Amino acid sequence: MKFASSYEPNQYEADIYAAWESAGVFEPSAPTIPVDNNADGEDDRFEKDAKYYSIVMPPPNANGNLHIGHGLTIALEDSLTRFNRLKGKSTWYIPGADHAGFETWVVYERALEAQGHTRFEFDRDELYARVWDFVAMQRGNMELQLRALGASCSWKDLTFTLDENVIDRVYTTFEKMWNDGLIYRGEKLVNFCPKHQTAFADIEVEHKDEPGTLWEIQYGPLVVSTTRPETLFGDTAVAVNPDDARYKDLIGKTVKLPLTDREIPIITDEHADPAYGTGAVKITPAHDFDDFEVGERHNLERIQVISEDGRMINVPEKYEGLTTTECRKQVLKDLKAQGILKGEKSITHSVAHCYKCGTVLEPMLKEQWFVDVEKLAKTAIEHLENGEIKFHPVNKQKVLINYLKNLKDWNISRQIPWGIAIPMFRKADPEATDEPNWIFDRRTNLKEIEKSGVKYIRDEDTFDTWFSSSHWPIVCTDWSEENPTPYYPLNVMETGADILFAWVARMIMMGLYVTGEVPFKEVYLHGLVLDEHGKKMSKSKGNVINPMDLVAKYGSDAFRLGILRGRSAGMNQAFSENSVISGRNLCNKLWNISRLIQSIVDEDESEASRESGVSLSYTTLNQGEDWICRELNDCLEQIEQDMREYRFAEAVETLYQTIWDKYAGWFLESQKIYRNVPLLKKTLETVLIALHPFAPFVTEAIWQNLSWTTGFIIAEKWPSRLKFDPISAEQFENIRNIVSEVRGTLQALPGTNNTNKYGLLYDNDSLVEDNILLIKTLTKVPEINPLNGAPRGLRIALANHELYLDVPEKVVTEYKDALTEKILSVGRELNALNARMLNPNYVEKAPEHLVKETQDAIKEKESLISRLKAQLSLI
RNA sequence: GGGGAUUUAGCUCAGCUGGCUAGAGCGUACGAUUCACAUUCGUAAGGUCAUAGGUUCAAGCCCUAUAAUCCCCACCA
Repeated sequence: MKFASSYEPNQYEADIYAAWESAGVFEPSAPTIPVDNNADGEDDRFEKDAKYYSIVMPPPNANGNLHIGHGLTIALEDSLTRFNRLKGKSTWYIPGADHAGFETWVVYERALEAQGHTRFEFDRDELYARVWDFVAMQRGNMELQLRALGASCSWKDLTFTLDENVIDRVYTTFEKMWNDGLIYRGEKLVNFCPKHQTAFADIEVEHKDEPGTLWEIQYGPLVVSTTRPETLFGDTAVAVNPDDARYKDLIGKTVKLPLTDREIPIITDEHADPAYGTGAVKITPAHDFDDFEVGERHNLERIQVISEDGRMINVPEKYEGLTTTECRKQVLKDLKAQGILKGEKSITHSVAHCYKCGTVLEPMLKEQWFVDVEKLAKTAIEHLENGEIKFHPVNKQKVLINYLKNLKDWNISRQIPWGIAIPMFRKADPEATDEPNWIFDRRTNLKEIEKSGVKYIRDEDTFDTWFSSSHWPIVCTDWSEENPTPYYPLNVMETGADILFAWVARMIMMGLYVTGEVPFKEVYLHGLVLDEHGKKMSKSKGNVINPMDLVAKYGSDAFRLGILRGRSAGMNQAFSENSVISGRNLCNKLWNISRLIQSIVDEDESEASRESGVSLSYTTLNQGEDWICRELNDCLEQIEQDMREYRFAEAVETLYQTIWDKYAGWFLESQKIYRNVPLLKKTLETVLIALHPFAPFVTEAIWQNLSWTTGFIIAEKWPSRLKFDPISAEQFENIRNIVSEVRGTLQALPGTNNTNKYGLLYDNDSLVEDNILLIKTLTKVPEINPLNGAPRGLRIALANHELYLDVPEKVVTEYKDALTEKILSVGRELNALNARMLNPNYVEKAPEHLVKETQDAIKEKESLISRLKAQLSLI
């Protein structure tokens, strides 16, 4: 016996995945670069869509483990992949691994510190090599976990974000941008983490509202407000609003900066808000973002008074070397002593923090490489407004455009060794020649190079990871100008809604810049997976769910089905183990369905000793068979539509209902009487293939265990529609109604245990007569006979069938109240329908078919009521 | 300050272009049972669709306002 009585995922999953992988079924069937380059131009977009399907994996951190969000990502992407593969497209799901620059660096630096070392003991190249080894040791974990989730990705094409072709492509783009004047070196204020010693892009900064103090300090004739008194040594002006009458006479004069001998000018700037504090604000261009801009407008000097390690510099000796907090105390003390600290009050303001360590970020004046984003963003906006990319959920398109419209220049320099080196070299001796100060060169393995006799020194910074990952669709598909691939643009980009700005926006800008085309045709964004109470998962709350635990406990398919349930694009939604359990149950149900069918097939073959067990031709022989063909066709149609619209939860829901209720509950129950073996085989195949995208392992395990199937289900074709007789199929609905109504009436009868007790009587009803055995089995009534004579027993509440439960008079009498209630309730429905028909506007304006439906419903209710009333009058 | 959402059964969510008596799963209650599956089968209860107006023959869905909850961006001397 190949089918055990329940499905045990652990016995099958690893072997099945290994078998798929070694059979090469994950790789695209058509070449990734068109062989025929001088084609006749017939390879248009339409044909591309019909033939090729490409999707890339947002690369998980090579150094980490998968979390629940990755689980969702894989469930979504792999369902799309498998569905499109079954649909016959050459499907390429490209896996990746992320060097995760800053994340990994933080982990590594911590390990280094634990060993009693610091980063300053090594140069960049040494550190890079050490982290490389560190990551290489961990990398296998993540890939094993992707396999456990069933990701049917083309492993030989796995792209690591530090692969040579990635670096090459990034350098090519950077060179192009440099030549196009889109890259500039600027001294700007950047958010700097004193702990990690690196700058961040705006998007990496976490703002938190915190209590703070606003101090008022006397600056000569006026009083300024500040939350950071220690920066006063860097002040180079005091600003007031040009419309502020209070300070009109002071404009253009100077004041003496407290605790120093320096005179600073009083200037006017819109930045000063007359309503805030005293209306006068000290300007520290080197340590505040707003002040920096004021400084630019007024050409003010930038005096750096805080060093990169968070200590005071360029200040009077007394304060030199203090930390910012120590310095603040001292400054306040000294101001107070001089009597020029005029006030202090508590406020709430937002403070920038390092998203990794929580340290308060210091705005720091630094020379960094910037991307001038204006043109890139403008082009992206044009293509977005053109509707070239379809978003799920749709509103994210607007959100993204809005973001791009306000985008500021992008700082791409990071002061960490773990990343792609920036390919720029600085002239060793700036005075030496007329050569430019900075040159582009790919030889970043060298610390210094020589070009036309001039020595250049390597910039020690690395790229922001988003700069390289913005090339992801390009590098994964191996696109190049000489060899454009039919897999670019991608059919879809699936990723988390939280990185819409950081990643999706940048991929679009970069894709357009490098290839001239948008990098993908559709974007599907998933939301956060919250815990069962709708709270965000976090280590500190202890509510983190590890997807691998669930896979081990319930199986990969159960996890995938469970996480897709009740989920829609872009929404943060709760997740609980219950949905995984019900996924596990579905797998087991399907397993047992297959077990039953296999046993019928075995029996049939030994009895009839047919020429061959394989038979693709089938004929429907009764209403139930026609009906299941119709329902399966509808199910296929529904899934196709849902997958086109990225409605995964609905597709899964449809499959649950079709498999559990329709296929097992009605069709298989009816097959216990009729047994159409070719049809059983055909319909089971259909069900298995339809579920395969969502539950790949159990469907393959069954496929391998069935006696008549061959090959892998993963490589099958999506089922074509089944043939059936629609009239016969519709008749089965009548049978279902009869069965349901009989069951319901039996339950409602007084007393318990009413099944198997009373027979059923029918009058002049060929549908019932032809299906006596079936109705008997499904309702569990002991016998079904013709009425033969005057009606007796209890009438079943159906308009079109004359059916009685053969119960004694006493039971009928006891049922009287229930019957009366039934008549009343049908009466209420009838009244509502009649009211609708009495409204002339309805009859006149509503579509004809609706009016007709209402009329038919009225007739049916009327007939039902009169029959029930007749019954009541007999009691 | 700007933007984006959410609000439907005890819980988690569907409900598409307005159109049958607003659905599903879980949970709850009651019942069943050798013979594919207790990871099972059957039946039922449970909803003022956040609130108030409006449009329409018809509103959970469209419009206006309000409330609550959440997220993002910017600013906060």
